[in-house]
Amino acid sequence: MPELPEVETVRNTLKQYVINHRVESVDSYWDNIIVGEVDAFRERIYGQVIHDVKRLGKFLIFELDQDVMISHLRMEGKYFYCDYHDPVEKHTHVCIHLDKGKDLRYHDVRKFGKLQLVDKSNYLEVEPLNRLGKEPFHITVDELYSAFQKTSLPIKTALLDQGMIAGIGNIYANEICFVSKIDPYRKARDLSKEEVALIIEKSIYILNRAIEQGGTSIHTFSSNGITGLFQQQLFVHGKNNQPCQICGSLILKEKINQRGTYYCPTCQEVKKK
DNA sequence: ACGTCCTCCTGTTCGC
DNA sequence: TGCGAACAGGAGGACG
Repeated sequence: MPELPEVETVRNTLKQYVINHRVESVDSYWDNIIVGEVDAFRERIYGQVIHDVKRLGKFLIFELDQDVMISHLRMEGKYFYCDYHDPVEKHTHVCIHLDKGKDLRYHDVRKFGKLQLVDKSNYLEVEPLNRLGKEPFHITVDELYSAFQKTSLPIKTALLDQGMIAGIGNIYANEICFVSKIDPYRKARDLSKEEVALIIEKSIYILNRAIEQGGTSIHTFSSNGITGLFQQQLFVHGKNNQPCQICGSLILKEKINQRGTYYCPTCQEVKKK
């Protein structure tokens, strides 16, 4: 499940391979990946050169000549950089054929990912990127506090809202609540400014640490694809019925707004069941 | 305008 | 053991 740190790792790795390649053609094997008409996508991207790979929240942004190709990996999206003649794997849905006999391939078991072209001149001002809030690195306490004031959602759920704060997915939302010692059920609007400041601080800390780890654990590219790291050093996510590393209480798993939520009832002072 | 539920998908895990 | 149901999850869309 790529979140901001994983996408950043993918971006850094991908950059080393695809920059300065020209797109020669595109094959699509599952058309719902590409937003809009596949033929239009194919014609529009033809001949454009990849100049840079950027990231905003969990979106990858391939900077081309006239357009940007915006890519969201959702749950299981991966990129392969390989030779044109390499066999196409089962879950590879889009092959972007580059010059020099190379391919950039999009692979996604669940087929949830999206790929779309947007005019480069104003891509931040139109969908999908104009929906995004600021990332934890840039948002101010006042901005997040005031966004939280406008919702009745639990803090755990609010952290997942990309319009309020961008880049946090379910895994890190759980970790951030734990490390901040905040009850995931508490309404976001009930947090004090000090608590919001703590949330931001811990978010930055956790995301940066994950990015660092990703940067050192991504040596197996090219044939295996860029998958992003798989989380090490998690405190609560996926740890239900295991003892909390801080206090020894058993980590619980419950659903909050349909999402699996893991927490330590003691550290996070969760009273009601 | 906001919250809730559904949809998109397939591989894995769970329950009978 | 086998097989269907439930689950996992990001985000957009429908609906109230």
